[in-house]
Amino acid sequence: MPMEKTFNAAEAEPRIYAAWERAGAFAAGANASRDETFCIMIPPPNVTGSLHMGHAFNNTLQDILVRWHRMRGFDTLWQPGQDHAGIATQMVVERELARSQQPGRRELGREAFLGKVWEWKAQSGGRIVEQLKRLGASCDWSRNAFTMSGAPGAPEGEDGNFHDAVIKVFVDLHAKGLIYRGKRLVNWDPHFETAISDLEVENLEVAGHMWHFKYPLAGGETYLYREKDADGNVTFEERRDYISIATTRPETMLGDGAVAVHPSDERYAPIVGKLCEIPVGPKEHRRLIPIITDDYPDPAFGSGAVKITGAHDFNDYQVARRAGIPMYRLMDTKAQMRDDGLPYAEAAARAQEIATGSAFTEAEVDTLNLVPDELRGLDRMEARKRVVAQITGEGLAVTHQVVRTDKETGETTAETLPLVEAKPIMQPFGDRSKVVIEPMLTDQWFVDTAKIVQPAIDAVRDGRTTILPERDAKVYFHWLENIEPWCISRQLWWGHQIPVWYGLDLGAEGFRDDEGDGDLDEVELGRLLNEGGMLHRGDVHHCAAEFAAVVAAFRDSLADLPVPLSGARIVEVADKQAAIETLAASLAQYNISQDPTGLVYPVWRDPDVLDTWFSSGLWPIGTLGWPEPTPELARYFPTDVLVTGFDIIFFWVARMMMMQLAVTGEVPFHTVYVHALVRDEKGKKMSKSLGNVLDPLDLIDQYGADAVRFTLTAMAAMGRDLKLSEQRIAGYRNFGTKLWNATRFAEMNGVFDGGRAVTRPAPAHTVNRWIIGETARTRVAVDEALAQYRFNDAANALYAFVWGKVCDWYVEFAKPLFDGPEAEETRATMAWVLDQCLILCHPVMPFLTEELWAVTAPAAGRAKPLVHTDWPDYGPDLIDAAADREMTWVIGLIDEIRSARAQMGVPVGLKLPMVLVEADAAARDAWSANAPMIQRLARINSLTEAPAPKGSITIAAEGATYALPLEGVIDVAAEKTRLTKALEKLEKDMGGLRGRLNNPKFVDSAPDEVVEESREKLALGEEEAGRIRVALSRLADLG
RNA sequence: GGGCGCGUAGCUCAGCGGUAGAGCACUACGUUGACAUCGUAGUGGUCACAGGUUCGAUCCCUGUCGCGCCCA
Repeated sequence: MPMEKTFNAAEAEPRIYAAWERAGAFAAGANASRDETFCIMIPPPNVTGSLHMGHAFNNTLQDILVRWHRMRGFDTLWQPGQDHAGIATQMVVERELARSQQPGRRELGREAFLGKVWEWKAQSGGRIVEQLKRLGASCDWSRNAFTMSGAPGAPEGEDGNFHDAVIKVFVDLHAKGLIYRGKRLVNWDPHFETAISDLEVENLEVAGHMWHFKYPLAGGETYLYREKDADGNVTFEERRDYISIATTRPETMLGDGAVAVHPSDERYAPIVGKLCEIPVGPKEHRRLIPIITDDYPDPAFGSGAVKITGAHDFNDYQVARRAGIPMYRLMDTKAQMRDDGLPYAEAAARAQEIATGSAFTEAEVDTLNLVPDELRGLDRMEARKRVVAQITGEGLAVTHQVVRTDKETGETTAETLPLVEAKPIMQPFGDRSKVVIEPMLTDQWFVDTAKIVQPAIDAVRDGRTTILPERDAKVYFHWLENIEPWCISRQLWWGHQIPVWYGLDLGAEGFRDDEGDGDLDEVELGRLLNEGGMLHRGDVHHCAAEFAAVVAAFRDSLADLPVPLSGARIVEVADKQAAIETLAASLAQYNISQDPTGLVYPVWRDPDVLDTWFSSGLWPIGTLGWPEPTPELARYFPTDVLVTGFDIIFFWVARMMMMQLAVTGEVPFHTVYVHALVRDEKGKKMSKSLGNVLDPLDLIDQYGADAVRFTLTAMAAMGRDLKLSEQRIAGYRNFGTKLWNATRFAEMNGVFDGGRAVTRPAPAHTVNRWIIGETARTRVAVDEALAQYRFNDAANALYAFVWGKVCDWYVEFAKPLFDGPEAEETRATMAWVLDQCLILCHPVMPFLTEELWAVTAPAAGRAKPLVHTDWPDYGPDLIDAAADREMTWVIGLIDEIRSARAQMGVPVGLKLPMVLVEADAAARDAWSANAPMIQRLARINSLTEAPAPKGSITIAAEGATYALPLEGVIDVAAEKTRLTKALEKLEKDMGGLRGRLNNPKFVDSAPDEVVEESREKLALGEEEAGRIRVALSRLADLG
């Protein structure tokens, strides 16, 4: 049965993929024939994710490397999996619950909600896996990993080691002092009410305002404010009783701890060290804050003076830390103005004491709510309006003159208005929640990255890990060398709960053992329950993989306490509130019964979970079974290549480097190939809001997975963004069809008949010898390209070979050969060449090639499916230089004749006789060996040796001149033009060559081979020019 | 403002010391033993600009001008 005219991708792809899976073709170690391993860890897509172009690109490249190595016999593992995507998943499930009118997260409670998440995961979490299969990804799906596997509450089928790995690393790093808890400024998402990472923050330019306010100097003081130009001449001078501050966030003024100016700023030198007043809040409780110096303020920007609000701005935070300025938190977890704590008057009074030198602790400062009573509980935007109105009303806004012209009367009036500049400001938004992110001072867990970063830097510096392209290594270094502590806690439920338990701090300041007798009396008990340390969470905590393991640690920390508390039984309760109640009840009971055995010391677990990146940072070892010493871990770790997008070099790559080195002492992979972004055809980033997203699955439906893969591969120039257009994909779909039809031609001509085993033949005919050499060249080019991760070079080499050599020439040459004595060897050669095309193209176009592999199978069948077929290792030894030279000549001659015919307007179908005017021996041999092919392709019906007839056009080849008699047909003028043009081009080239060769400096200093090459080119050019001149003079006779 | 890139044929891009290539598009012709998702031939480039290094620069260096991305 003859083959179809085209490959039916939609029908064949699922069938072929299923066959691969059935055969276990992608299993770790499948087709291994040597000891070396090759392992790639998939960058785990979000479990909520669906395949987008970036995934398609990323996974195509991985699949090429994996298939290539597997065919070469490496013990290959492509490890797939998904990460649990804390926020995204929680968001998706909450949305689902809302849509199906089920109780929400808080109503369900933690455990029940997590049950829902697992349910969702079971139903929808496999989507991206199915999509990757459509792309043809040859992952070992039997090993599919998940960063939440093995977590408490995970249903059957979700068992695994990942939870243990994550917890173990946390516990170990904590024990080494590399993880700590602290109050730091973090990105806070007020919608999800959790800390988020920088990666989850998008900075967008939005329309904003810059207000200018006057902070009056304390006690009515004044100073001479003076501006100077570059030469030191005074350009402006006035006596001021205030310092001018610009801000885009007036509501945060309530939490100001200082005003800072640059130490070099002479304008404010007179008032540095003095106090100024925050011009907002009840008049009688206005706070005074110091004017300090710091390098952060830019004297050229605004007034040069900056308000310092350490709890609400990252820059201010650094300044406040340097200067020991208190950081007053103004907002709650929903980013509304705080509504807790002491009344404003009391809080402000205490803050004032601090500003004037009273000692303070971080914890105390955090309890002080400096939001005026009437602003408490307001949305921050509403608070902003009121603050601005208040300051303006009081005349403390900086003003400027605005002149208005009445349109009707033409009268002008000058008005003094507050100075509010409308200007674009960069504002952070949560990439999931889309709400404005608030820098927030909260208690969080941090990895002390500064202590584990060095090995990660060293490993790339000394080449144990290579980052490609090279410039991305710079990004890596830059980020690691300026690394910030890594906030790893998230106020979410979906994730690995932090393995830390807290106890009430019974030894905290505020508790006194009055008698010093080590025994508790009632008064002391009472104090414990009130203002004492119990209200300070976090001072006592212990970390271990499970509750049982922290009990001993708590027992030790209770040992110092008075009897009988020191012997209290340690029990786990839900949270701090429960702990306080439990302890109180226990103490009250003790008070009555005096039975110390009933005393309990309640502890509760940290409710927070770990950042998803903390888990995915352990991806390389976690997926291989660590901390268990599995055979896979021993075999495949360290892994080989990580293929990933440039946007997560530091977030993920750097963290994997740091964590794997910290845990195992080894780099996780020896090469990181960083690819660029897939954009739309206009170069715009694909985004849902722009509507320019190309869905890879749509494209696969339309053009087939192979076309999509080939396109992405051909465009994968290292470090350069891809501008993807559908037209391009269609073009590569056509390429697949071309290969398909070349095979179809072969099939129709009996190439695959007769149960011929496909081995490399040793043909006699030049054409067959030549194409074998071309095949070898291509194999070398493809291997070299892939070894250097030059995917586009590999794709282009394949394209040029299959289309440009095999289809354009070899198949055409074969047609006449099938009628001659070389028919059999030509069939054998073509069978082999097409086989090689399939093998070499398979990593890029797996489906179509596998299909053709089956279609062309000899009667005895194939030894293995293409996916497991051995990759060839032949090389330049197969290149027959003589055949090469001869075929170059033949192709050149055919080109010449066709070109001349076309330009002379000779009808395509018309066969012409040709005259051999002169030829050397090589040219004669080349002709006679290939005459039927030349005649066929150039539409020549005979060759006779004779002087060039009148009215003929001249064909100049290397070593020979031919003529096509076209008397009556030929347009003398056109032929003259054609030849003159050719001659001019030649002359131009030769002019350059002569100029060079006549320059003694060139001959002296250029490499010998370059000089030699120039001479040869010149000689050849002169020969050809000679022939053309002869032809031209003949034409002149005629004309 | 800092960093990293990029300006090569109409478009998308390779090349990166020896006088420019591909694919697509375009034009003309064309159903020749597979392929119209095709074939044949062709048009099209002071390699952004200005200096410098060199026997020689699209390629290396410096500067200018445009554009993009990342970080502030």
